[in-house]
Amino acid sequence: MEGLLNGVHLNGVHYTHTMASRGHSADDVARAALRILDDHGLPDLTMRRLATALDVQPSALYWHFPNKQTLLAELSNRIVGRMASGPVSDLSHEARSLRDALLAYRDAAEVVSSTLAMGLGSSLARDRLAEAVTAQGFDADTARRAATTVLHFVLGFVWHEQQRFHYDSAGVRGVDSGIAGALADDDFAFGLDLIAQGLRARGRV
Amino acid sequence: MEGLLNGVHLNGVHYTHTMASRGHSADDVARAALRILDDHGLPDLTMRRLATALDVQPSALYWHFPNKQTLLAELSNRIVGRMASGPVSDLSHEARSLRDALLAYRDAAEVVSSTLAMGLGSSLARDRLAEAVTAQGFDADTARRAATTVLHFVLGFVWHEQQRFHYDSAGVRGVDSGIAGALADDDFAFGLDLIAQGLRARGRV
DNA sequence: ACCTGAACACCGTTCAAGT
DNA sequence: ACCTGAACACCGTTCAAGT
Repeated sequence: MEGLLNGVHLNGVHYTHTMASRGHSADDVARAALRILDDHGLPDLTMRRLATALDVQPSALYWHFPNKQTLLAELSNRIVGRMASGPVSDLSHEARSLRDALLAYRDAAEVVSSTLAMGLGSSLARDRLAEAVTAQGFDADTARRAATTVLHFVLGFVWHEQQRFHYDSAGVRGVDSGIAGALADDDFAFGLDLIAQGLRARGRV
Repeated sequence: MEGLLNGVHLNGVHYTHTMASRGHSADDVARAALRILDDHGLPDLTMRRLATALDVQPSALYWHFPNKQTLLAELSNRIVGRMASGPVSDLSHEARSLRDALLAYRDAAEVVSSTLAMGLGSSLARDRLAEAVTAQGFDADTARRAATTVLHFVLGFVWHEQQRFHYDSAGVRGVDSGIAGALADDDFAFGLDLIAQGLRARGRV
């Protein structure tokens, strides 16, 4: 009765280029998932809803990903992968780059936090942060620990920041979001500076 | 057919003192929930399982708590409430006190992180951390921001730390947990020191 | 005050079978 | 290579009704 009729505009997934509608790849699944995440948030990103968006049965998804956890890890990699991919610059710049990458998708900080806590996903963010510290002349162990500190701060901060979006868009608060965003920028810069300063203080013992 | 037979040793909840078994309070529900959390972890803390442990129907729980989110916020308050309740001491001490409180219950960092991100639960931890900073002679805004930075670091750190317990107890790693714990203590102290030093550096501008 | 019974509207995952 | 169909074993929540 349903489906199969409109091949270029499947439920929820908007194909702008011409492409075959049957025979999805893992990439198609990940992209559709990312779209649901961004448009409707993490609670709405269910395997069943994702299947509907791709016009397949839920069970079909398990050909591409062994489970939801693995799919979320892939999304996490794609989100963090948006950090500037060039040569590593200084710690503050890398931390801001991570924050920007997280802010590009709704609920991204929660996805990345959970994935990271489970020990899944790439270590790109931590690696870049650590390299930035190493470039300042610190040893590998210090770099690893400082990177971890920054990583936890950034993820926690942005998670909290993105959660406020939910309440704001739910109409609970009347604060101008432009002003709220500027305050968040300041608070983020403060926390980051605190850690960076601590590192510098440690350097000149 | 089931239940009602043994009034002093209900499924999962072990009553050491004599007490009526029917007519639960919200406190009973919270305590049973905390026990499931600690014994079986957050994924196993479902409303249905909690109801079974209390020997009631799932719907009965909604007389005590409007929803699961609110129940988790209450658990979060009880977990963080285990922070030393006396006068506020220095920042490092308060941060370690928070970490210890989180380590007292399985998956506690994840529960508290989520609750905090949703804007629920008490602000006891953040308040104590902020007061510790204020006592160092900083203004209220600086204290608020520094407290936020420490809070995110501690929650992220312990969440990650507690997740490793899962894998370790699942038998994935062969590392002596005593040594792993000592390493974690060192890493925690490092991150904390970084932030504390940064604050001191800011003080002597 | 506190709970039951029954339902509603969902989940993630597995697996034989199809093409 | 990729998917269907059907099932399994669950979820959180609501609400009229009972005591």
